[in-house]
Amino acid sequence: MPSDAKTLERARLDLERFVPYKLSVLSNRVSDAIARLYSDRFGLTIPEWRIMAVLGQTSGLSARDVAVRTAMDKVQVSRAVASLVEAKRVIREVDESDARVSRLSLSARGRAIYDEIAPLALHLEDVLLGALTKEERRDLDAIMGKLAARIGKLDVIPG
Amino acid sequence: MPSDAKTLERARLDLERFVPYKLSVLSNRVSDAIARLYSDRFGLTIPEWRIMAVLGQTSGLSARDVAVRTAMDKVQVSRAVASLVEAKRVIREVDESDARVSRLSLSARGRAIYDEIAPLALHLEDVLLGALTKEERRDLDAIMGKLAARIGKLDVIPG
DNA sequence: GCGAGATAGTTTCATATGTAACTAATTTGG
DNA sequence: CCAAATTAGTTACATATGAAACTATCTCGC
Repeated sequence: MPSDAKTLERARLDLERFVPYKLSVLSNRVSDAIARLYSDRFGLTIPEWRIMAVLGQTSGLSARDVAVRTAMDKVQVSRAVASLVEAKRVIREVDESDARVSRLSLSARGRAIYDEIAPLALHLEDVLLGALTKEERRDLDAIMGKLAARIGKLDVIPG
Repeated sequence: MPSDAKTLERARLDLERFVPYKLSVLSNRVSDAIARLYSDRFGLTIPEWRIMAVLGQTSGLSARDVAVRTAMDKVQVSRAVASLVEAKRVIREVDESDARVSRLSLSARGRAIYDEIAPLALHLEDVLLGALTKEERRDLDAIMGKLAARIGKLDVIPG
């Protein structure tokens, strides 16, 4: 096998240095760490927690609103909402002026859970960002913004 | 509802500004964009492609080696390898000195697919990073390294 | 050299997920 | 008004996933 010559010619894909891969591994590890805050104690899944997070911030959203804000698809939202309603953590009411739409909000029980988890999540974020200088935190924000904008354009015109 | 007073007291978790959430959304979008390069044309899943990527770089790895390098668990590797072997894209041979271990490598067919996808993946990475200045690219690398190190420590001692 | 434990990898089972088809309600154009 | 198209949300189906149990092989200590 004349592997040296071929290696020189061929584009080299080193997974350990491939940004999309590193991003994915990092993101999964962070998500897992956050999930540990609420899955053990409250049996919440990631979609469930995300829904509670947006409802904790804004009451009366429709499922569609929630889907947009959490970047989840409507099926995922429908299922997670069903389970949250079942657990009496979320209240679902039919919209007065449009019977297709449901208005979602945290129940008192849901609010109590939210109030317990939100500070923990924010604290974990602090600990994580504590690894960075103030400047790096600003950079990270700017960089993520730029990457999100770029990937957004790619999504529209695949190729 | 005395929402103003309560909001001031309560820690504010705004999903749109929560770094773990933004990281997750960005990472998923990037992964989806990459996946489009190989799922349509070759019917590869993400785990399958990751395995081909490490085998394209290093032949003769065991399933365990692959699992470590791709940050996947052994079940996922076992299944994806089975499907790759079935499709004759990967060759599995029993290790000579330890019959528990299988030695994995790309077949000629697998190599051809790898040689087609790898440049596309690298190109997509280039396009993505093209949104950043050279300095920002260095920053991103440093920042991801620091965050990975920090989250690694949290994983060991959860709490 | 043999029994206890460790390791590589697979299988099983229960659950999660995505796509597409579906129902119900609303809007729109004639 | 009312048929056709649109929209909100759910359900069904097929596939993906993760945890735990399992098989086969190997290593270590005696």
